[in-house]
Amino acid sequence: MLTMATHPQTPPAMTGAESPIGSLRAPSVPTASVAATFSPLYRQIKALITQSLDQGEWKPGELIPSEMELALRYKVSQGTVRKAIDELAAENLVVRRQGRGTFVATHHEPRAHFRFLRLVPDDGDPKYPESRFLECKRMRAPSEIARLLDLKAGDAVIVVRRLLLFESVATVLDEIWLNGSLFKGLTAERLADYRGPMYGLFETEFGVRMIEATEKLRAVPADPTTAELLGVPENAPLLSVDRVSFTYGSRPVEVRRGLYVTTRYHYENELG
Amino acid sequence: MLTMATHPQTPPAMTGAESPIGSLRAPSVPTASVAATFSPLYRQIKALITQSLDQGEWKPGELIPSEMELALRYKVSQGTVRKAIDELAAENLVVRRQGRGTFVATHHEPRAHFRFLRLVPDDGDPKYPESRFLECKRMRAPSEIARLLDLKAGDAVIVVRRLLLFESVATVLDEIWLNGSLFKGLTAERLADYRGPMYGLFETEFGVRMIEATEKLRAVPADPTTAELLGVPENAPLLSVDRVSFTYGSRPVEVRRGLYVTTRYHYENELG
DNA sequence: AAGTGGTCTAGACCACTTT
DNA sequence: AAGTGGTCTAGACCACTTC
Repeated sequence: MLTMATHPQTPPAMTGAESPIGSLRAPSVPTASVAATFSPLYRQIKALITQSLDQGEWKPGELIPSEMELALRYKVSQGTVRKAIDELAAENLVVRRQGRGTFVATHHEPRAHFRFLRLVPDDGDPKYPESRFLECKRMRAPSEIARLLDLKAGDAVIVVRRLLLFESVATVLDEIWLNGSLFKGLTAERLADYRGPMYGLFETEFGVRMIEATEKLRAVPADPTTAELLGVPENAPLLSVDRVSFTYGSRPVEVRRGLYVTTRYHYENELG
Repeated sequence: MLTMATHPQTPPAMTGAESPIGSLRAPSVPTASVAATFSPLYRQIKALITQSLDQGEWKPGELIPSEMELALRYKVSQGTVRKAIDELAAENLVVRRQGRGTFVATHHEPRAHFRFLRLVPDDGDPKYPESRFLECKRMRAPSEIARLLDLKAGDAVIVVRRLLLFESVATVLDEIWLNGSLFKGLTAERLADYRGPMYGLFETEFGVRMIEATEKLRAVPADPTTAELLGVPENAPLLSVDRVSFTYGSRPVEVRRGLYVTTRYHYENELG
């Protein structure tokens, strides 16, 4: 139920419009329960739009309804919808284009490619790397992975191992753990056949869109196997990047450990 | 001069207010020069407020004028000032507090401490480290440092070397290069005597406020001297963090090379 | 009670894209 | 010409803090 940015029991007392009503169901407990979950109207609208994005009512790359249409749908003013979409755009869930409309963000646009890959050459322009897949197998989740993916130890997961080659040079070794129930039918062949970024495949083929991630960075020595694959001496310093990726609603869906060779490339970060 | 979000020659044709006028001086070239520098009114207001922040009209931690006062001062509506301040708040230049007003952001508030120090323990809550200063000397800028600081090779710079101790354990070795003309009179003693974060000192004692920074991260082997200072074996992997910090107007004022021990701590980063 | 930022609405017009 | 998002204004009321 939608509630105004006013004490819930108070009559709206608006300037001229009708009271905004979502699914008007009389709550069994009239006062306290509503007050506890209060948030401004534009955030409630934002939550409703996010829910539609999550449920796939509008797919990545597609146009969502115009601000006026959404205002009519939710029975609020255009300005309120506008503020909701402003926040969604700031969080990169949607992209606004003047004169055209608002689109669901997608990992297929080049613009998004380097949001989740911060490794850039020390000199020269960023180039998107080539993937070489080493392995893709089903497994039962070890307890640590299960904890991070919000699963139970022993639940089905998929493990992918791959090399990233920048300008034909092996530079990153990734080990990727995916929630098995969300990525049924993922095989090394499908990965290898796909053109473009992995997150684009996840979004198009499995309906799982990566929204945000947290990374923990460390410097670690290369173990013998890794050193061999990356063509560096044993114990050479590597940048270790431990990532947990989330889809809508901050639900974790991927755990990833990357080992980066940073002699001619570096991880770039902006502090604001 | 302030211009509306309309073609500059066109009369404003506003709904009821007076035409917004800044310093109303007839431009010598009436048309073309204005059209080239066009930006929406709220961005012009934002630039004017930023200019006042830069010039110290309101100092870090202080209250800036209310939205209504600024609206009167710039002869625009409160909504336009509001949008300008919204962006300044999003960029962490100011902090809004309902019922109190809008404050100039400061490195003295604990909230800001970890925006520029991403090293956190693998387990347990972040604790602010203790500094031990090893050196603070005046020098002529090497060409590489001069380039990054927008100086000429040979211009005056100040070099600071220090250790950061987390829970009494030496964990970070920093080498810091500062624009010499901005930090006259900085000594190791003043640094050692100061309570709180270094950027707080810079802001209070030298009127230089750090706004944003870019960092380049790599894994590197510890050289003998560094290994000794950080208590790690020679060639142990260290996280190297090369930072350039900027004040208002994206003017670079600090270059910093940090070497982090990441065995019990890690560098944390959010991707969005 | 007064003042501040926060929310919500309404309406006008502009800039841009597509039809 | 029509439709979209972008800007700007005005006014009302709410939430919060201080006097």
